[in-house]
Amino acid sequence: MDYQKLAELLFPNLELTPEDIEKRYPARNLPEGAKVTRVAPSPTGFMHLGNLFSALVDERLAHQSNGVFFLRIEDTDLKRAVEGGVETIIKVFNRFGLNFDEGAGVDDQDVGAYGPYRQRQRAEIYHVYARELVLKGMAYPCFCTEEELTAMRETQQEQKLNFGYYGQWAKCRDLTLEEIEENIKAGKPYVLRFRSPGKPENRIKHKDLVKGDMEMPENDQDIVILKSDGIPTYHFAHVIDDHFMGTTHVVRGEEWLATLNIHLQLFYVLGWKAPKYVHTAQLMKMDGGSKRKLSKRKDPELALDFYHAEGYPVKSVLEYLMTLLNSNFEEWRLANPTADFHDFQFTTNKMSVSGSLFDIDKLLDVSKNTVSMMTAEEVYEYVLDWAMQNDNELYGLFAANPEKAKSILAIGRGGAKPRKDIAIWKEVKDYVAFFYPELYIPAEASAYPENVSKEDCKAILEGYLANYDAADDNSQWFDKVRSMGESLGYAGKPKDYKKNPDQFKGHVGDVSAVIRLAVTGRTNSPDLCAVMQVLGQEEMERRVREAIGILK
RNA sequence: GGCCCGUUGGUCAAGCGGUUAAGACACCGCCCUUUCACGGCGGUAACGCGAGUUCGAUUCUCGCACGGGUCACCA
Repeated sequence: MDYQKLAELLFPNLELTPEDIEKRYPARNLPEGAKVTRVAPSPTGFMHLGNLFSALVDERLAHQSNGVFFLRIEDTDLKRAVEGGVETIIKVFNRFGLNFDEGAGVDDQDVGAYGPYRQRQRAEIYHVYARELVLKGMAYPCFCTEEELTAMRETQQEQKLNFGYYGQWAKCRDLTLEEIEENIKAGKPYVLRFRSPGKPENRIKHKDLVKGDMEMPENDQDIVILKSDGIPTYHFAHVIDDHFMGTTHVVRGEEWLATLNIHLQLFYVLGWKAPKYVHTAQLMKMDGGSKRKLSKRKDPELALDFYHAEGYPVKSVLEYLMTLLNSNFEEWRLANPTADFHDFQFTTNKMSVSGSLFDIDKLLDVSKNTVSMMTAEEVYEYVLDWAMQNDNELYGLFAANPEKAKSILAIGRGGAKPRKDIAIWKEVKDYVAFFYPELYIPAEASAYPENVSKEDCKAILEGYLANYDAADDNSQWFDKVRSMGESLGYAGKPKDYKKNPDQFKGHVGDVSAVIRLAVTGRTNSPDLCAVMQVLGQEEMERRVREAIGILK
């Protein structure tokens, strides 16, 4: 076979040479130990938690080492492309605080010296190396049709052989130059296949940064490297791009482990050093009785848009992901409650090897803690921003009177033991509702404590109205509540009641509960005294009178 | 079916030959407390199975079982 002739036949107009390309992409000049990582999604615009999970690893690895974090768009499959997909991807990553140093940008404005960063625009580069392989006799055109391949697979299945295009099954492997010329002249579509030199009985070793040492058989599949439209498959594009873009660490899901032998083989035959691989365990989900990996199609509720719409604070999602990513993160967080998570030293060897189940309860708990550390001002801004897009009523209330909103949010905030009432922004409306007359719902008579008679309830509320003074501080306020309760036969201290339950009707907690019900309409609210101050005397009195009416 | 990865309480997880097998979430109880919270303390609950190596295996080896992944001109 005259490979030179074959190459000319296959790539008649390709003028670029490997030397040109090498010149175009010199090695990166980076400090010792700097890592170069990338996120390489298809431009579907759809992203879920798993994408963020793995991108966070990329980002931390790069930025923790003064390296480069870039975005490459893998648009080799036209079917997956969605209008505006790239913009969406960039927007979502930015929202989660993952900022690219280089790569694809909005409105096709790519940034960086190692572009283009969209694979369709790199066709020539792939062709140059495809031709190199042809020249070495390591790639050949294949004219097999889909039907033929399907038939082949069925036969293999029947004979209980390994599936695929390899060895004896690789029909087009040894076509003569004449046959190839003829087929091409006849206009038959073809793909370019890699002539694999591998033997499955040979084992190759790999050291994965997450999975550790492993072994697998050499690849013997003559995989497709250029599709019939001349665009490369993932395997070929990955090897070429990550080589020339200087990627040092490839972070991807463990589903890629199965084809790693192909990639390693390609790096080897092209004479390049393979990057380090970080095959992350998949995020799993409970489906029926068993775990399975997160799927874009089946789990729309795990789409990042969902978290946005539900008002999961970005910080909380990142915080939770970090706890999944590095087993020692929680411990670190406990020791450094206020530190920025970027100060945490992320390492691949603390990553879990097995897939972890996504636990929304845990996320919620992490989120409560995260939100409890924010100032009222911060919470207000986040909620306002969220409500603008998701809740007009709340937005109206918050925007109309920022001071009131902030003073509500300030109750129980700050200090060593902040309240933990809010996990997601969606809950805020319910949490603040009773402060707003338009959302306040009075409690029904049946909601009042059973051990307090209706007469006592009324007496408490009337006494409360008579004694209330907006100028009282918290302890003065409470002393009044207590002494009023005592005069009605309720213990001033819960302890006294517990010691002698027969001597009292109840304790100050019951008295407070009645007031709380009357003023807020619920059994659970932040510090009552602070609530009164925000509410204002007039509104408070109105509600208490209304409650007295309801209790009749 | 072949190949690859995995298997510690309901969930996430420490552990890396000798431990009363951490911790977090959830759940339950108690305590603290001037209300609601917060917080503190405690409890229920785990090394998939079988061999082997060893004085000794959750930890090492092998087999099995189970779970997951992958076998496209998708990534």
